[in-house]
Amino acid sequence: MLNNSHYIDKLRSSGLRPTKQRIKICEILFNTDKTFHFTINDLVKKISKATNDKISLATVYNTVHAFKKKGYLKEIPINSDQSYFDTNTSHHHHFYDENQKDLIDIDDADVEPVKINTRIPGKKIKSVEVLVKVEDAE
Amino acid sequence: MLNNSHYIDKLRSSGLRPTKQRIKICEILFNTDKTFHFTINDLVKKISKATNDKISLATVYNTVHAFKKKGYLKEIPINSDQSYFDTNTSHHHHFYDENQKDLIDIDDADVEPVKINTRIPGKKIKSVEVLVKVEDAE
DNA sequence: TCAACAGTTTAGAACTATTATAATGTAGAC
DNA sequence: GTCTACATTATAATAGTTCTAAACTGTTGA
Repeated sequence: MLNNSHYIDKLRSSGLRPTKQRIKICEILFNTDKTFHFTINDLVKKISKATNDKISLATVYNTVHAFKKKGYLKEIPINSDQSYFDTNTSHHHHFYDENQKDLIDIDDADVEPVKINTRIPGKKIKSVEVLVKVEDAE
Repeated sequence: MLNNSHYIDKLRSSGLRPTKQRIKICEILFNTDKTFHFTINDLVKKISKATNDKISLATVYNTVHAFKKKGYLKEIPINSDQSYFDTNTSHHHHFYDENQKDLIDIDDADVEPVKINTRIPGKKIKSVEVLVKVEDAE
């Protein structure tokens, strides 16, 4: 409960009303030193473990989208039947383990900066994302 | 019709029966010097333009998945409500125009090789994909 | 040649992730 | 406290994809 005032400030300062659902979701997503990846379904499970007051699915979607829009979450581009989100919003890339269906951060220091020697007229680069697919070595 | 024997051989040699549906889809996907990106929906539209014999949606899905499995198509990792495929299976990367919702090839020569200085024990790298998101410059 | 079989196609149902709807609830300003 | 705009909610709707089971067809080998 102590840390909640931090989330309340954070929400309010980004123009989001600090509702109890949003604060609870903040606690689950950000009250940890380790960042992690999740799907909406993962988050719903975490919520039901963490609290007795259930949060409706629509609110979970709304909140995740709002947080993504504010830059508190990143969506990871990957071929999947569901969306993956990342609480690590710093610049970094990912391994995707196709056997385990698991996403693993690549520390940005472990990737040489990606140089793109071409541009599209009238467009600016918004992000550069590297996805390294790995599989079991035989 | 002349080129069909080529597709028939290609299909047969990869263990796929050369049915008329698969041959027709080969013609649409590969009978062009330019490679392109498409969604299942795009492909269905191309098919109905190209032929009077309609191919059922399930067959289109089955065929695209079979071709992907055989390496004749690549799926492009991107956050989208639908899957994007690429007839260009050579190593290359993509721009994604978030305003136009459009994928554009980046010639592999225009990207410095991506160096990943870390590995996951027991795993080998299968692919390295770079997605450069761009948006309108203001 | 043609029977038999395994692989393929098909229409439509089922499934799943996500978004929309519209009524109810609530935070914050006055 | 009251009011209003924003949030939450249950549920319906939507859309992409996969499943099902019956009909069809390419291939093999007698």
